[in-house]
Amino acid sequence: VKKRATLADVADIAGVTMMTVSRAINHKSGVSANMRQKILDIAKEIDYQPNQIARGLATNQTMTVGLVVPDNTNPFFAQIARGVEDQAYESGYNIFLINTSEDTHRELKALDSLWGRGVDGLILCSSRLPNHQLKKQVERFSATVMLNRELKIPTRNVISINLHDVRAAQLAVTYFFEHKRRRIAHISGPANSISAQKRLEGFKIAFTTANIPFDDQLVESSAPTIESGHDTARKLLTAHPDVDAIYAFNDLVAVGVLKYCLEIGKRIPEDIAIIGNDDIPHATIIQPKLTTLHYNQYYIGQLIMRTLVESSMKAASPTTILIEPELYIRESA
Amino acid sequence: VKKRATLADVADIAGVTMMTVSRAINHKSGVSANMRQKILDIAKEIDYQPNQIARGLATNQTMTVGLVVPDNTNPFFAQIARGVEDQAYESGYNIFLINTSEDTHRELKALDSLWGRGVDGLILCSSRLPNHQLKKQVERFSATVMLNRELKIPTRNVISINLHDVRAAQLAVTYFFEHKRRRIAHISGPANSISAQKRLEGFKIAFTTANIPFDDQLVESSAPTIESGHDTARKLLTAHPDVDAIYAFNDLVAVGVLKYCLEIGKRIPEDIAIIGNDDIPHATIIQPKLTTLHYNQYYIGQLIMRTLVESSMKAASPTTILIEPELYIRESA
DNA sequence: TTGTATGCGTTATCAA
DNA sequence: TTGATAACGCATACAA
Repeated sequence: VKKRATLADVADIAGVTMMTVSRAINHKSGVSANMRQKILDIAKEIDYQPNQIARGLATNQTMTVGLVVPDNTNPFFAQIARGVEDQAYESGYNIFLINTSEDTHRELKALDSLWGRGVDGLILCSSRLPNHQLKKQVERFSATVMLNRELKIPTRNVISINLHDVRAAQLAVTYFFEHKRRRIAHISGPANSISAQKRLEGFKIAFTTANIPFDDQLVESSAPTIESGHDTARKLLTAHPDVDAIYAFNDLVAVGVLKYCLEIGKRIPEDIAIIGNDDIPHATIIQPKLTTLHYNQYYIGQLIMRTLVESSMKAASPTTILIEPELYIRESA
Repeated sequence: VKKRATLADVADIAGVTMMTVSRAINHKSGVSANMRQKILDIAKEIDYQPNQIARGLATNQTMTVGLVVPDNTNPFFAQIARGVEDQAYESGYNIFLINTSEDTHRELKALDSLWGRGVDGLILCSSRLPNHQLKKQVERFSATVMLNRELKIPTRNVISINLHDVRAAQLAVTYFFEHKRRRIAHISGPANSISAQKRLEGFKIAFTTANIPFDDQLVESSAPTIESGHDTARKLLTAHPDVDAIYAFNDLVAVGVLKYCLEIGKRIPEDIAIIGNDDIPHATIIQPKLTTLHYNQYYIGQLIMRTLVESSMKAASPTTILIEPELYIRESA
């Protein structure tokens, strides 16, 4: 149970004051080359590691960022998290990971605790908070990047990175139209998810654009999981057996849908076509392989983190970044 | 850009000293009920949140733990992480997530930074560090739980939670024997992975136990990914086309193997049987569904975190916890 | 190039 | 029940 070495310990041994050691450790100027080397040697010798807590208190900089996601188990967010963490590692940051389970109460608690910990930045994915609360929460942080969510009015130090959800849905539906699908359904996401709302919006727009009547009976809502997708597909297809195409909120839901269709003996895509969203690894594992809207989540994760650190350096940053989806046509549609 | 409220601010308004406020905030005794309520009201009023950095410096307790995994994108670790985080949330802790990519250098850096941040506990999954380094690293932390790794000599404040890897391999191979498989191969994991070593050991033991000659030509090593599993299967089956059963290091590898077998027209399980390890969601998504050794990773994650917080309270804790696998027979074997 | 004094926000300890 | 003082480990600002 040995105590950790401090600046003072190193200073004592080196026969100088803490300040000289501090300068040497932090590679600041004002220390002779000899002295610096001597100090560094001693530091290594006695296994000195700067106490980041103390440093954080003194500088008001913690070199930490908070990463808040609905569920790190969802491959989409797992990839995002990995990209964020890798980039954070490159930049010398550590990340706090917090799950919200899409629960606003838990999200609030998450933001409070991150705020209390003095993180230098916040990464908030798919926030479920109502606008006024969100704005208030987010303004406290010195920098934040939101994924799939934006504030009505541009706010200091917050940048939004959004998947182009409206376009995604349009691409899917248009593809269905082109392939003569007549009864096109949508299994949407949670009602309080902005992405879900946008995709539903794009879904409707596609009908309007093509001048085809839209039947809102063919829209059902599902939780973003395989199980829920499966159950919702049953509900939908029981009520409307003539549906011949489904655009699912995401690939998890799509996998559930696909499984259910297979169970009831539908041929895919002959009897029913399915398009998912996100292109998670599941999409290429399942048979038939899922046609889906593709994003490079890992890259997006890196982008998020890079944007966050750069936002504190540059004065003016873009307030919104839009990421275009790409339709990956595989076997399910 | 408003500054955050401090204890002093609350104290000023309340007309008392910081200590009284501190006691009230921390629900400690020694404050009159009236005063306490008044202080709490003021705190809420001016949106006071304790500065955990300062608190950490003063108490030497940060209410944080470090979670180090090879890859949070691997569904196995994603589930573990989720269990850990959920339990941490319950207990009031926040977690630092760090990936190592199975790189010892990066693992070392991860442990250093966590140590510098003064985490109250460390969760180290599948460490790749050699024994002497590992021991040295881990001894610095006030408490650590390791997953799938143990120290030769029991060490103060470190608890190991291990999957029973030897048994897992034995169960797989025994199942193959019972089903008249004759040419049983093993696609092992990374050489420096303890789990990989244990599973290989169990693989061999199963042959010895059954009194059947073991052919080490039928063991190949693979990285723990789908792609690598796929490539390694090609290598193995090209050299040994007569293999009729494969036990894979984990489900990711097994999925790769399965895909390759399908590509070259093998029927599963008629021509070749495949057993994986871990039972990640992929196992039930792929066709045919994977027969595999099952663990409840989410539960294990919770167990890890619970064990960690309890270890600091109880004087004596078990030094090792062993978790039994269960063979889930599905369609691939 | 090196040193001194001071403060970051909180809690521990001892005194009133 | 409340308060004064010191301490946690480091960095900033200024002085030598």
